[in-house]
Amino acid sequence: MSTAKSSVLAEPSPADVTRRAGLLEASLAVFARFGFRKTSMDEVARAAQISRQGLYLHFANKEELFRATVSHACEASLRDALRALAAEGSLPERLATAFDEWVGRYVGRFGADAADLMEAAETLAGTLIKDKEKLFLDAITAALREGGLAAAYKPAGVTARQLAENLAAAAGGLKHCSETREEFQAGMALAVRITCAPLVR
Amino acid sequence: MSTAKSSVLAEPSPADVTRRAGLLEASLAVFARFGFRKTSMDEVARAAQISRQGLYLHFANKEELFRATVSHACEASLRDALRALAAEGSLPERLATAFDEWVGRYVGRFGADAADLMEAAETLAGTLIKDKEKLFLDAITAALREGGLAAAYKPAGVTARQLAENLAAAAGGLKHCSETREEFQAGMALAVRITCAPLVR
DNA sequence: AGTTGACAACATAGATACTAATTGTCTAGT
DNA sequence: ACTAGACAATTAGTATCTATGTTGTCAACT
Repeated sequence: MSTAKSSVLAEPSPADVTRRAGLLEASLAVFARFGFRKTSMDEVARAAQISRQGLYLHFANKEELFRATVSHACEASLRDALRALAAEGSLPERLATAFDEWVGRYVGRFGADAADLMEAAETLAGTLIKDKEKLFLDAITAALREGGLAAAYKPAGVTARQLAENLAAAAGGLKHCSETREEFQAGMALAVRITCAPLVR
Repeated sequence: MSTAKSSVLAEPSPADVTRRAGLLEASLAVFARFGFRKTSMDEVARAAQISRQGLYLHFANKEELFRATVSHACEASLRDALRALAAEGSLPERLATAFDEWVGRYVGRFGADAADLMEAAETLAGTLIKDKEKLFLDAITAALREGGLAAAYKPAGVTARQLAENLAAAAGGLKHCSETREEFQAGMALAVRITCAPLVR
């Protein structure tokens, strides 16, 4: 199946990677519904169709499982967002899709008990999230610059980085007030269209 | 001093109005620090330098006091925001000030126990807030239209109302992530500058 | 229009004790 | 690589009681 003993030196097999990814996606679904505190290892194990002891074979404890879950979700979001930015299509389309992959995908997925997730994520994976966030903003900034937005906003004295930060602020606002992902997408499409308006002459 | 019996028909004297405003501002400060549940009538009375029974002479119960407090705060915010929009100065300046009066003034004023304020405001003064919010957005929309933004964004297919909603989304995001009012003001100034960029040729 | 003091009804906070659930770690087995 | 069953240690939930705080309403007084 895979390597006999998964040492730090040995590369994990592709099968192990997808296995782990499946576990972490099931884990994410449970954490999103019940939050950190009210999520039990048993719940996660059942969601992943695995035994509780099997879960402990992959993750030493609940905190490590949570860290890995957040890390995996962030990496997936970032990967898909970067992919969207590098894909075919107009700049507004690519930007809107990138933000949707980055934050929109989580809109409406959190239960009422999940209020402690932000705090837990901050204390257990704070720098990790901030790092990814920086990479995301860097990519958005680069896309805006390459799309000619930096040049278009030069007369107004606004940099590509500032445009990216403003889009992030709008995304943050929409995330909080949107009930559904579609609502978020609509608001984000508008924000992007407004930002890219100087390109339309 | 004032009218002997404050009936519904009799106009309240100016002195009564400022008195009441003072009470409501003191009340707002207490509610903002401790939230709805953990705020006692005694605290509010002491903050307003009045006896607890004197407070009951003005407001029948805690819920009515809260409703009046929220209402007064909303009206003050809206009044100052509209005043800012009608004042002298460039459109970006007026917009930034309007949003600062509308939401920026509350940034950093809420304590840790004040998490239940939003829920209480929603259930006890929901429509009231939404009404004011609509009036605010209408005014922003009008200012944008009169400032020539609707015309500038016509080629991009964006209306003045959509520009206003996008600014509101950015304000919502900044409100959540800003630690200080100055941070909010800086972010909002940027959002306004970006929105008004098409005016700079 | 306001204060003071007092009041019953109710809600909240703390302490305690008990039960149930959860964690993290075994061993043995497939 | 994983499951099953069992385990002590810790933690979370529940029930009950008590003390204290709070609400809303008095009457009497200025």
